[in-house]
Amino acid sequence: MTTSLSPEDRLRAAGQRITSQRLLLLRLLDASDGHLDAESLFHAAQQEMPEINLSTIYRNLEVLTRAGLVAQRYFARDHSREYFELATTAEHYHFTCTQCGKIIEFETPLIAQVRSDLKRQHNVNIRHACICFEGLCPDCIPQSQP
Amino acid sequence: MTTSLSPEDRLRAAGQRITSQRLLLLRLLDASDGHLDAESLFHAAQQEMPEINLSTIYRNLEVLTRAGLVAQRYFARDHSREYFELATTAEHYHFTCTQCGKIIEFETPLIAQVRSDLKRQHNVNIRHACICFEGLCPDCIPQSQP
DNA sequence: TCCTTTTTGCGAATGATTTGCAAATATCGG
DNA sequence: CCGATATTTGCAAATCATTCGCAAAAAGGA
Repeated sequence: MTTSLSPEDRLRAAGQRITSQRLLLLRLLDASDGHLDAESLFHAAQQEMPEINLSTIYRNLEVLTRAGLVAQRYFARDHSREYFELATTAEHYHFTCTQCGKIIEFETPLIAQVRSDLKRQHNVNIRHACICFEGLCPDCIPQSQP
Repeated sequence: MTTSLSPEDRLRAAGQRITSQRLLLLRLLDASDGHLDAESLFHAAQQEMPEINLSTIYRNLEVLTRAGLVAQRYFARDHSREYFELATTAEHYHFTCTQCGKIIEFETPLIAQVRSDLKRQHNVNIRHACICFEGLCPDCIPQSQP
């Protein structure tokens, strides 16, 4: 596990230069629930670093993602916007409520099983999976009785 | 099953107007492997209907999707482009080869199980799942021995 | 510290998808 | 079959998240 490394050391271990912008991004992602898009990260970052630029956010999200420190996700059906979370958390999947926008994280061994089934049946080498669910959360499901 | 209905009847049943553009789109999707984006459909459509406009393609893909006749998909990691297929086929998922672009379709009961598990554990009502895998297909996996 | 490479801020570009609008077309009641 | 009404189409321009080019600034190694 590399989870205990400091942001600096994680960058170093990944062979990436340590910049204040990258450390800030990692800190913001760590402090949040991890479901932030570039724009939100930009606004949050500006609080501490007013001169930071949106392109810097985008560029570093890509760097951090390729370095394996950050994971890029899509939520719900609209994939026109990318979201990011730290890659340090355990493998999990996301359900998004289309009504209230709440994101419910869950784990399941079934996706891993889909992967191995796919690998066995079709002899493919899976490198990446994009998986997300949407629907209504308990709070937004219309109840028959009060 | 509504699979046996003609395109006209499927549009009618869905309460949508029957236009030559919509019929053409349904025909093109039916004739293809179903993994086409708006631009490809546009080019194909122009063969038969030179005056058709790209916005018409986009608008009708949305109409047909909301009417349940067409399903919108994402393939591989790049979700900047949407693809479409007829919604008449059985529930299935896609694996995309990042090398040659080939798409392998597969079925699995495990996703349905994820749905019911999720419903049971978190009491959520899944309306839609977006699932896609990418990697190397058998033809593109480097072999150790010839 | 000096040099080389990488990163940053800035502004402009990209590219898929959307939208406003007036003309054309589909549906429906008679 | 015909005309009124609602919808759809073609066209051109707009959106909007993301990317890119470039010169100045910062990082890492000798």
